[in-house]
Amino acid sequence: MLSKTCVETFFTKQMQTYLPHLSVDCVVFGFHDSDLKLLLTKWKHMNIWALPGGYVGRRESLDDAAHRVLRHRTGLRHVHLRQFHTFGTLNRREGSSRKLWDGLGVRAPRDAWPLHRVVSIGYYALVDFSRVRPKADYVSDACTWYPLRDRPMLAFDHDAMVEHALAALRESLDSPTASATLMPESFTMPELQRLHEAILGKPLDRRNFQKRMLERGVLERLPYRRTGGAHRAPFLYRFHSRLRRAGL
Amino acid sequence: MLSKTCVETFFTKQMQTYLPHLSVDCVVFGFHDSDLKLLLTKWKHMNIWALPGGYVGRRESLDDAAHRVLRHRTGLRHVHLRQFHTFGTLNRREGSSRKLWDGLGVRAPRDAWPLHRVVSIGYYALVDFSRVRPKADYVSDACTWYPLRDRPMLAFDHDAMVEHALAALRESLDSPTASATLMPESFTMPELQRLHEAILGKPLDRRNFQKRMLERGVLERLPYRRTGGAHRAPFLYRFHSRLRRAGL
DNA sequence: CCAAAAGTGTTGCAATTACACCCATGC
DNA sequence: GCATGGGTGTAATTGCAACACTTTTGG
Repeated sequence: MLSKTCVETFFTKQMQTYLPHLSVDCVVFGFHDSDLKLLLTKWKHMNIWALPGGYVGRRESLDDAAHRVLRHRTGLRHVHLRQFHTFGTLNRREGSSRKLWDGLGVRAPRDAWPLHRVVSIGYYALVDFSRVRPKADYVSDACTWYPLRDRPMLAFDHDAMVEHALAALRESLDSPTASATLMPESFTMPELQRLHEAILGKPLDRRNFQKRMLERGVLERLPYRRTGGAHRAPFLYRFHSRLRRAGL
Repeated sequence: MLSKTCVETFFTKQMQTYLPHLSVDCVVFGFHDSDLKLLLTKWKHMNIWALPGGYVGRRESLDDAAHRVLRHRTGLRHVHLRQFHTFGTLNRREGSSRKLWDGLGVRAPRDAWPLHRVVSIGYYALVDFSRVRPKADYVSDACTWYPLRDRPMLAFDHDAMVEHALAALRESLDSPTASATLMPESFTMPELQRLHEAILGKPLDRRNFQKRMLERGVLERLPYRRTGGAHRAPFLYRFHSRLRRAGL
């Protein structure tokens, strides 16, 4: 645990170096075990979960702020990030942010902006699950993956953010980029199908799915098969290199 | 023209009553003479045009701020408004906002936030052209309609905002709401078609268009025709009452 | 009576959906 | 050998795009 003074210094520094009343929150999607996953953080000393987020530097663009948050939480540099909505109702934090600082033992000034109204720009991120090394930070105990459909309740309006992000992700699914950034380097066709099914929330026809994916001309069939599983070994595929912008 | 002190008071008040570094900008679409129109404001004493915009009150939601801006510029209360993107790069104002205040004869403090970085939430508005009574304000000489395709260059990144808003409008065109809010109470089918053509930027087939519109089941054919024009008089239609949320 | 716009219905294509057969693998 | 999943092709449907003729009106 950090010392009181350390946390209070952190708080004060925050108010100077960031744009007031503004934050970014990231809905980080991953795919693992045939299942969409969300990266969530837990408030230190409390049983409250929230989306990874952060404030916006005074000399930092919104996109850069979101990238910085993602880099700190996942270790990845070039993440596929997309702004989807800005949340700016009056009651969206409903005083619960006070609890976060109380939990840390910080007596923040009454008029400090992080305790009052904050407008948050929502981003969703698509990452290769297997490359992510989740990291907690000053204000969080834990940073871990949860299944989208079986996650804890989230703080503030973060559940609404997730729904909004998921809707935006569905829209973008016709572009190969979304799949390319969520899947590992190589994968089988049924695995790719399960990703699409998880995002759309409905089953798809195996044959029609494969046909459409191949017609897009962005997949390359590798001369290997995924062996070891029960039943017939499926082919491995990968996206053409220009789509595989590695998230280092 | 306002006196110097009056404008300076306005400036100072602004910094207190609004959330710093934040604004809303509105892309206001209207439809008239078979043509999409934009509502633009001109900076006082300068030949610079911009989107209607404003700052966000400390106790005001983003949506409310956009509604307030629209109410002041158009006189309309219940406008169809939709957030489409938030613009937050570092260079989006490029010092030009200084010129606005210089033009008004205001010597604003160097560290005043309206002279520096501002993050802007973009909204688009769909209004019934015939109901709008454009009004200028403290910082603008003029507030008038311009044809979308033949408009002056806009300040800041406002041209990019217009393109973004137009893309969002195109997306929403399959819902009858967009058409219902842009058209007057009653209209002919060819008029409605010209609206769709203006938004999509391409000609549509008369017969297929009419078929699709009627299949949606939201139009009501009135027992009148538009007379007076040359050629055969077209029928008048209106949207069913639940879609005609009057913008008073 | 002619030009130009409006009202209506049919036909054909293309994209999507539904569906059936064979193959490989583990138990 | 049988249950389960994977690989491939074809038939049916449906939604959309293309298109022709008649009617009305002003000049």
